Amino acid sequence: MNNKQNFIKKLRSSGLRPTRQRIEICKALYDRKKTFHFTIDDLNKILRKKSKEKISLATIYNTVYAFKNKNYLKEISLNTNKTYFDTNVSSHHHFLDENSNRLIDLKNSDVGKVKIKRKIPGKKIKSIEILVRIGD
Amino acid sequence: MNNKQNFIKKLRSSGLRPTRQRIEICKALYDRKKTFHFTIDDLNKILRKKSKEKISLATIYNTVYAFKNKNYLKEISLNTNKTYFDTNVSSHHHFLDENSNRLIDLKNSDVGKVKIKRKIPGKKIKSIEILVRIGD
DNA sequence: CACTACTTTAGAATCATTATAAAGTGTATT
DNA sequence: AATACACTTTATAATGATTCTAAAGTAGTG
Repeated sequence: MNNKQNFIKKLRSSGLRPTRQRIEICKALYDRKKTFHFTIDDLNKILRKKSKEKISLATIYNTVYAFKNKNYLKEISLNTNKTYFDTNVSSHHHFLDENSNRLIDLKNSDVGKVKIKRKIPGKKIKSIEILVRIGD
Repeated sequence: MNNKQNFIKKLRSSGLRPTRQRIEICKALYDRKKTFHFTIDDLNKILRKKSKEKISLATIYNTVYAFKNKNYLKEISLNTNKTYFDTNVSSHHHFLDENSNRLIDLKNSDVGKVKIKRKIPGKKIKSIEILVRIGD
C-alpha cells in the first residue's frame, strides 16, 4: 500500500510529523472509497478495531483538530452533544434524518443556488451551510 | 401589564400550569420588542437580574425544553459547546459572525428560494436551515 | 549520536446538561 | 376553604464530551 507514503508526504508537507498515530488515523479516515461522517467516539472505535496498538483519546482529539485546521476535515454544525466531522471537505450540504440521526451528503447539484441578498458591512461570507432535516 | 394574563392563558392552553417560574421566564423571553437568541446561561443571568427570587437552573432547563416542544422556542444548530435558542420561531435563517460568535437573523426575503432536488424515499423534509458564516 | 522541539499519553479537571428524589404548588372536587 | 393528587420546582449528584497538564517518548537536524 503506497497510500502510506502519500499520507507521510501529505503530513510532512503540512508541517505535521508523520507519527505512527497520525498515519493510523489517516488510514482510518482516508483509505476508503467514500467519504464519511464520524464523531471522535466513532473514530476511537474504528481505530481500536483496526489495530491492537492503542491510540490515546487525547491524541485522537489532537489529531482530528489538527486535520481540521489543515482543512483535511470539516466540522459539521449540528445540535447534538457530540461533535461531527466529515472527511468530505468540499463545499456541500447535508440531510439529517431525525429518526436515525444519520447524516447524508447532498451533492451540490442536488441544491439550487443559494442567494444571500443581505450584506453586513465589513464582513465577508465565509461559508454557507444548509441542513435539511428529514423524517418519516 | 396584561401581558401576564396572556402568558397565563397561553401556558394553560398548552397544558402547562402557569407557575411563578414559567411566568417569569415568559416575561424575560417574550416581553420585548425584538426576538433574540440566547443560551441557558444567558437566560439564567437575565432572570437573576430581573428578580431577586431565584429560579433553579433545572427549572430553566425544564421550561426552555417545554417551550421548545410547544414551539414557543427554536433550537439553533451550531457547533458550540452551548445550545442556542431563538424566540423567533418563524422559519428563517442566520448569519453567524465567526469573530464575535454573534447570531444575526436573516429575513426570508434576504435569502433566495432554496431548491432541494434530491428526495430520500419514505422521508419528508421537516425543515431547511441555512447558516451563513461571516467574518472580517 | 545528541539535541531539541514536537508528540503522545494517562489521568485529572472542566463544564454543559440530565437525572434524582424530596418538598412545594396548582387546580378540580367536595 | 379544606382535600387530594398530579404536576413542578429544587438542590444536588451524576454523566459524559471535551480540554488541560505535565511527564515520558520520538522525529528530524546537524
